[in-house]
Amino acid sequence: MVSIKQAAMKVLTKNTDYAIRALLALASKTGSYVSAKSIATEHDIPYQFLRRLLQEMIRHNLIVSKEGVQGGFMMQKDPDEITVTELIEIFQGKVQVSECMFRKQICGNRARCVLRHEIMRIEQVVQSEFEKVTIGKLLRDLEAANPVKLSSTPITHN
Amino acid sequence: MVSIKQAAMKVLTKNTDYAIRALLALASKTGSYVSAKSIATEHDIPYQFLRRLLQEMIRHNLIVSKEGVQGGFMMQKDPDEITVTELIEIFQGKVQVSECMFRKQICGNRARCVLRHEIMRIEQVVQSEFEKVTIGKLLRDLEAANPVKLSSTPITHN
DNA sequence: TATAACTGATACTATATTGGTATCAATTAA
DNA sequence: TTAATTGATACCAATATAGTATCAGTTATA
Repeated sequence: MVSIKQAAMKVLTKNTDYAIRALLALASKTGSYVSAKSIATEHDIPYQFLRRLLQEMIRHNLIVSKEGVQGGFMMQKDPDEITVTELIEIFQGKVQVSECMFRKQICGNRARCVLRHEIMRIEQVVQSEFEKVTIGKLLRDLEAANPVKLSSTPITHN
Repeated sequence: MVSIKQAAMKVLTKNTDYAIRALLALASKTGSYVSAKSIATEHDIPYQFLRRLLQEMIRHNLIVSKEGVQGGFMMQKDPDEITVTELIEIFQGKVQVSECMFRKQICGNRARCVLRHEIMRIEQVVQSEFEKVTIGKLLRDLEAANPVKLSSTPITHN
């Protein structure tokens, strides 16, 4: 009797998780270039992995970069305009409920279509909730919880 | 410039999708045994795949089976008591936002913890929305949309 | 002007998940 | 007796996820 249950349905992958953390790091230092290396070290993100995420965010005009010594990355888009929904879409693709949904073709199963209706409604709820969460908001929450600075010292919680 | 974007963040995997369809098939014929073969054929679900899903649902006491000729599967649990949330949990694991969430250990990154707070709130919203959708509700929606019967004839939509 | 600190680009790898198939034993109605 | 059926499980292929490695180009500065 082997269960087919999986570990967990993940909402945020490492991609998105790391990207959010990197953006928070940049948003807390607007106006200056921050290197990938320092972000990786301070936030415990695998260096080369992080670099790919940063490149992707440049392509989406969330941040800009400067090459060479003293180079690095800097916020471009207003943190209050960067939603978690946007980041999920960049790194995990558009939220989609079942494969059927975006295929405008014959569907041999009407049961799925009833499901689809319910599920598109829920999808809207999920998206609108994630829309409310911006990098700017997270940064303010973060600073409120820890008034001094964006520290690199590990803390215990839970 | 190769994008790292994935195709889509899927909310329902095939497992859950097929399971819902199979349950609708059984719920529309309460009191009689329906074979895996007929469900597979009528609802275009891969036979062996479906059988695994049915076994799993037996383990969770959603349905019962009878072996041998004229055997098959039958609803056990009240369709109005079977929520999509329950099926997601059975086939995709508990909805979870980031790995950090259920690990009660030192977390070196407080940014993620601020995120966590927001995201647990959203998780609650998502779960409660999916709780509202039961097999019973879907079946009634299905019958309302198609008053005659749960047909096996493919229809075109969208 | 040489060099070290950087980004740009991209190829590669390992593991897990997802979706699906195959096989064989046991049961049971006809 | 046998064909239709479930129970149990092993196996496979494709894709996604997470992470590493490498090399070329840029630039501040010693």
